[in-house]
Amino acid sequence: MPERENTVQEILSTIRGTPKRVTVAKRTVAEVLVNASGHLTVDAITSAVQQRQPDVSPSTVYRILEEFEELKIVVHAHLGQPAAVYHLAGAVHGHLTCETCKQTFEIPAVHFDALSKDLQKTFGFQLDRHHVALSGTCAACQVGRRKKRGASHS
Amino acid sequence: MPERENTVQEILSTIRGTPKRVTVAKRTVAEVLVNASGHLTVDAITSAVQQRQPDVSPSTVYRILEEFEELKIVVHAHLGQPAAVYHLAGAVHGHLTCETCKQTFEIPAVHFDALSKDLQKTFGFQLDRHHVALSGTCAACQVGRRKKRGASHS
DNA sequence: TTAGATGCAAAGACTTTGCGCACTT
DNA sequence: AAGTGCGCAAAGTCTTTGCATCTAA
Repeated sequence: MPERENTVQEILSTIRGTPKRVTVAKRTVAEVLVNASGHLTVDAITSAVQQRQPDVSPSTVYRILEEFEELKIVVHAHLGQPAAVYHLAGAVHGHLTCETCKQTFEIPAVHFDALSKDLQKTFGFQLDRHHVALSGTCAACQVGRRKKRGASHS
Repeated sequence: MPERENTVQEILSTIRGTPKRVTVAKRTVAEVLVNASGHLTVDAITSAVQQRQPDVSPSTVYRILEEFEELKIVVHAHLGQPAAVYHLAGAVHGHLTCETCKQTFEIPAVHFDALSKDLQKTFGFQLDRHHVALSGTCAACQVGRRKKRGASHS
């Protein structure tokens, strides 16, 4: 079994199949994404890239991620925080975000199957399981349900 | 049967039950919300308010909406666009947003019942049906499924 | 060589905050 | 009178864009 759906090499050869070019910045972003554990903000990706290549600017990272998204290398998601997060396109799953503690949980995409079928049948709407996190309250925050001012405003 | 769940008077008396004060700006925001048809951005609310009270500033509208939210008078939602939208707390429903054409559709909350039960049972997570729109592709955009560059990036 | 890529700075969109005056109660 | 609310301007966060320069192919 393959260890990963996407290796740095696979990413780079995807780029080579287009008029786009392989650069140091792109290679480094690819490495960061492949080695990353979870969901990374642009800020986090930029910091990681700059550890290896200090002169790569945030705007370049934005541009590279945009390109990677067009090439279906990565996807981004909105997890209840202002900044979007990115991860490799292979790892598609659902997300739950707690409105109170802001934590995000990954859940298997299978939980969306019934809803997905329903929405398709009823509205002709094709659900995207990973693009936005479902919002709500996590188990821990339901227990400690005291009112806290200013703790939640997504 | 009552025509609306919330009238301007009800909103104002909610405020009077607190140390907060009733002001012209708050009354006008309340009127705009009660008379509004759908989901309004802060910008739209501000414009509507300024038609009646030209000197009300956007920052005041932000502050009023924040207060109204604490008092459970309104809720806001994120519908796949950068700016949040607000509506009266009574009208809770689900949202679908098309990633391609950016249109938003309201759907009855009942469509979330099964998923909601599942998430509660499996993860102890209590779903908030209205706070974020489900993302995906609407019927019309599934049909006209040609690739368009730069048309979608939520 | 030449079209694509980058760094830097500036601009943009949305939202929050500080401050002193005005208004509600 | 006392404390809340407001307008204005500035700051903050996240993201995009313009432009001159540099680089991959």
